[in-house]
Amino acid sequence: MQNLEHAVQERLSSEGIRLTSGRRATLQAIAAAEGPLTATEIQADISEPIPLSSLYRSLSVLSTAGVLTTQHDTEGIMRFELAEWLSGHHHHLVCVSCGAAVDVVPNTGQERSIERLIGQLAAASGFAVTGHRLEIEGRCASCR
Amino acid sequence: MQNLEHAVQERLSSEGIRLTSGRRATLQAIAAAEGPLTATEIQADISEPIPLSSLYRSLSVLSTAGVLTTQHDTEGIMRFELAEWLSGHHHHLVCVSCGAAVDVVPNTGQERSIERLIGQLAAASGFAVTGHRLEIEGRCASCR
DNA sequence: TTCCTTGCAAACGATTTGCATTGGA
DNA sequence: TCCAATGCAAATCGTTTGCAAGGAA
Repeated sequence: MQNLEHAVQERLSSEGIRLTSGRRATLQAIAAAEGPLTATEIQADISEPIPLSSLYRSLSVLSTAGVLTTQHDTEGIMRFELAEWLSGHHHHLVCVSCGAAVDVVPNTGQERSIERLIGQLAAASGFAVTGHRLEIEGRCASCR
Repeated sequence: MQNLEHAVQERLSSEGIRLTSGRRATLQAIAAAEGPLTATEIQADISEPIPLSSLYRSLSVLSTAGVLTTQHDTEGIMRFELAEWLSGHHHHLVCVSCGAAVDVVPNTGQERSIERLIGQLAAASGFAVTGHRLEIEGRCASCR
């Protein structure tokens, strides 16, 4: 994932933000995951220990810089993933039992039909649509 | 909305849960809203003051009983709305600026195409799909 | 009388922040 | 050297909980 680091590096340095080794490890963990992670999960995935406060601070900086996006899962806990310009557009399968989230990538046709739909649904609302999020709920294989 | 109260009443009494005046007012506020509300918003919508702790307790009871559903908005704050068997299936337009959410109801054809799509996306995942949530993000008329 | 509900105060827990220190360019 | 990043401890704040009092069936 040198590509990733390079792209992120570029984005960050233009804003005077440093890509330190802790942040590199953080990005590594997030990029390697199959879905959005909580701060605690990221912490656990990194070999040398990082205090949660520092981790949260980095995550916040990276989010503000547009490198990460955040959401809150069914339990209200924050989950982080790469922004779509780094990871590609995708949606989530969320386990209603354990809360785990897995990425799903729609193909072009599928994505087009989502977008058509959204245009229709938002048409009368007065909203200027900027994006969409589709979450598919279910029970994952291990919670079945 | 006597219909609503009657339906809820039935559901609750079968579980030994009481539909008190505070809970009636809570349901009223939620049913009257154009989208999911936070506890604080509900509190503000009710005339005679209810302590937040009591309100949260009622909201939790009503959710467990299947009368309400909950989610966490972009800021991680819990929002409550009527369960779909009471309100009908719908999705949300969410303002990325102020966080307000507005219901959108898909017509039959639209809903069918969402479901077809979801079947395709989840096919290889090993998930047993139980539902879906589509959120359309944008800027609402007043935040434009 | 029984058991659910309410209110108040205290506890919780994820996330944030102040501040002094460290470290990279 | 300069300024961002880090660690620790303390503060925040939405939400939950213990417990005693109130209320409906």
